[in-house]
Amino acid sequence: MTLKSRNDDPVELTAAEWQIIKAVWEKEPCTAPEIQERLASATRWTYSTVRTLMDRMVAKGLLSATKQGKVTEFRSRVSRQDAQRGELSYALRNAFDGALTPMLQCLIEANELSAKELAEIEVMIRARQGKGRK
Amino acid sequence: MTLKSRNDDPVELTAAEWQIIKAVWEKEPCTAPEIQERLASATRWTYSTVRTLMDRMVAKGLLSATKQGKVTEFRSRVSRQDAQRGELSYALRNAFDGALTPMLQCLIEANELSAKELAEIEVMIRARQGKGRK
DNA sequence: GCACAAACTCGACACCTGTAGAGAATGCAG
DNA sequence: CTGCATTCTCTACAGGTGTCGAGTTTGTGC
Repeated sequence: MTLKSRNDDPVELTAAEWQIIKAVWEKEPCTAPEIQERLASATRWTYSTVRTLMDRMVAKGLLSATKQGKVTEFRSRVSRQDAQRGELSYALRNAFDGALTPMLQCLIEANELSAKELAEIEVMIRARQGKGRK
Repeated sequence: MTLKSRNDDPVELTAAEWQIIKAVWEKEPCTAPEIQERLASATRWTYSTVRTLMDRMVAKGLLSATKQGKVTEFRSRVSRQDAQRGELSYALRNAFDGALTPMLQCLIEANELSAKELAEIEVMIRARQGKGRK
């Protein structure tokens, strides 16, 4: 009966949660010590900190945990795509009132895009256009 | 001597702050009662709530306040552009590790873009390409 | 000068987030 | 078994955020 299964509204993560979940995606069935180890140099977080963060993420349905004897195994419950989309949707909703074009515009204009990147984007657009008159 | 002048790191706003600042941009030199009135139907926030939010935003350097006799006049201290960029930069940094192309890709693929919008975007790209070989 | 409505100030509270230490539990090497 | 090293659990705390209500101040019209 899907009790707190986080399949609802867009995923929204804090910067700390992003750190954690990215590490989890990398090693997928993984333990807290592994994650803290993985993030140690980048964050200086102690085991306690990492574990607390992870436990809270489990409570939110972002991760799942299964006790395997001595250690607890964690897995992600949201895909990278969903998380990325959630992030973009937050920006879209709040900063651009849902208007995609202005957002794209801001993105394209505010950044250095190499000729190569611009070309890549054009390809995406074209591919997209291809699905017009089904 | 720029004491707390918020000209530093990217602007990051919470959803509530977005509501407020958007209303402020709309009426610019404006008072708290005006803003609460403006947001009343959309948020149900009382004067107190709005005022607290605004005062905290002043403390953060997001707004400025000047007492004009009985009322306090507020102004924004960050432009819509800066705020939008801050939002995008947050997503870019956390969700896409700074890689713009994947972000654009996600954006284009995850949304319904009309032929017209796609065309508009193409135009932006082309315009951008125009600044290549200076 | 005074009563009022409008605007303001303060303080409060609950929940979320970042961070972590202290001590308990547990599996394994000997 | 026993001692260790590893991992876990619990509790805590400061600072941020969303939300106010209760009084207090202050122009203003009479």
